[in-house]
Parts: sequence; C-alpha cells; structure tokens
Amino acid sequence: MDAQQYIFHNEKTENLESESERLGRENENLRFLIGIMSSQLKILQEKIQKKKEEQIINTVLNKNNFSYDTNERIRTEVPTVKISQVFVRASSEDGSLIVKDGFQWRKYGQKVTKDNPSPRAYYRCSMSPLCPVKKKVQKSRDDESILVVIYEGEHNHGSQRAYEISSSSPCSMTDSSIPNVHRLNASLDLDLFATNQEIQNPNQNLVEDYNNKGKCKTIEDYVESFTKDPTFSLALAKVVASSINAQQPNMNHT
DNA sequence: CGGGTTTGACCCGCGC
DNA sequence: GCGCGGGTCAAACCCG
Repeated sequence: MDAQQYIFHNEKTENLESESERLGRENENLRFLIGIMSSQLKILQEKIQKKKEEQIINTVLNKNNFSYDTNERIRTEVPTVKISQVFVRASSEDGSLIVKDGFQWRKYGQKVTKDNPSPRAYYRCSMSPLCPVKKKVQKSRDDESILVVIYEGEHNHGSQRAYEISSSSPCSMTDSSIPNVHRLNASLDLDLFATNQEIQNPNQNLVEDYNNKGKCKTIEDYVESFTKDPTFSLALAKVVASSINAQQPNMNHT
C-alpha cells in the first residue's frame, strides 16, 4: 500500500466514523422523538376516553332534566338539581370506592349496573341531617384506576376542608393532599407536554390557541383538526426540535 | 354504644 | 301485565 492509498483509506475511515457518529446521534434523536410521541399518544388516548365518558354522562343528564310522555310533549320539568360529575384517580388499589372530597358521606346502597362490572356505590352527605346532597361512585368501565363520581344537589352547609370539587379548578396530578380531579365541564386541557415542563412552556401559546378554538366538540374533532392543520405539525416539530436542542446544546443548527 | 357498611329485599319507572 | 334495571330501604353486622 503506497502513501496515496494510505491517505485515501484514512479519509474513508474518518468519513465512515463521522457518518456512524451522525447516524448514532440521529438514532438517539429518533428514539427521543418516539418517546415523546408515545407519551403524547397515551395522553390523547386518555383524553378520548374521558370525553367518551363525558358524552355518556351528558346523555344521562339530559334524561334527568326533562321527562316526556309518549306524545313527545314536555310533561313536567323536574326541579333543577345541581348535578356535577368528576373523575377521580382512585386513592387506593384495594377496590374501595372512597373519594376524599372534604365532606362526610354515609353509604346507603350498592348496586351492580348493567353496563359496568364494577358496583356503583350510593352515598348521602352525613355532615348535616338536612343536607340533600347525594353522590354515586363507580369505577370507570375501561380504567379501574379512575372513579366516576356523580354529585346531585347542593350542600346547605360548609365543607370541613373548604374544598369542594364542584367549584374547584382541575387539580395537579401530583398533589397528594387532594384527590386528582378532572372536571368534565372544564375546558379541554391540551397540555401536550404535561410530563415535560421544559418542553411545555415554549408551546404554551400553541396550547392556548388550540384551547381557544372552541369549534371542536369531541376529542376526535380536535385530533382531526390537528392533523389537517399544517401549522400544528410545524409548531409541534419546532417544540420537539427545541427540546432536542435543549438536551444537546452542541447540536449543529442547519 | 353509636355510627358506618353490607347486602338482600323492595319500589318504581320504562319498554315490550 | 311482565320483566328488567336503577335507586332506596332497613336489618344485620362491624368497628373504634
């Protein structure tokens, strides 16, 4: 092997090494992207599930507000009873239907319903003998770690802990002092990067923008809206790129 | 012993 | 009228 061939092979080796390095970095970036996409897929799937449950409950509520006779005429309007529904992360894994919401409840019944293998528990507020509030607690059909709580009526007394789900904003999933509550009636919470604070902030305007669209009625509408909107893909790509850049500050900008 | 839970029985509305 | 299903009652039981 002469000197020229040696230099040629040397350059070739260096090129291969740099190419290998580049592919390694690219592979790492792709793994990172897959990780982000997987987590976002999971979040979106959870939101779709919650939205479906909301639609089911709304159907039930519509039935409760009015009753019709066989001629489709409004016969009576049932006195409006304040009804609210919340999803609560089960506080224990022993299967109990206990929801700590600041009030004292007395259980007066339990039934297995047709559409859900988990029993539904019936509670009355026991903080005041005259308090008309009732609540129904049942595990979510598809996710047993989620409890579906339906409150009926309004308390005629204060709460011991001054914490009432029906008037509170959604709580942090990491706050262990209070149950994890997701109000169905709350505006759709599209924090696409809730698990990564560093990534979330640069995207805040995007999230608010999509929250404010207000034209979508279901999660599926949102997903369809996102996929059809090229600005969403662009914004998403920017956020992902910025997050990669934050993790690898020495990365070349092209 | 008082208060809460469990659970089978009962009630009631609705659809067929 | 009958059956079904959700909601409630109430006696028995449990627990601190």
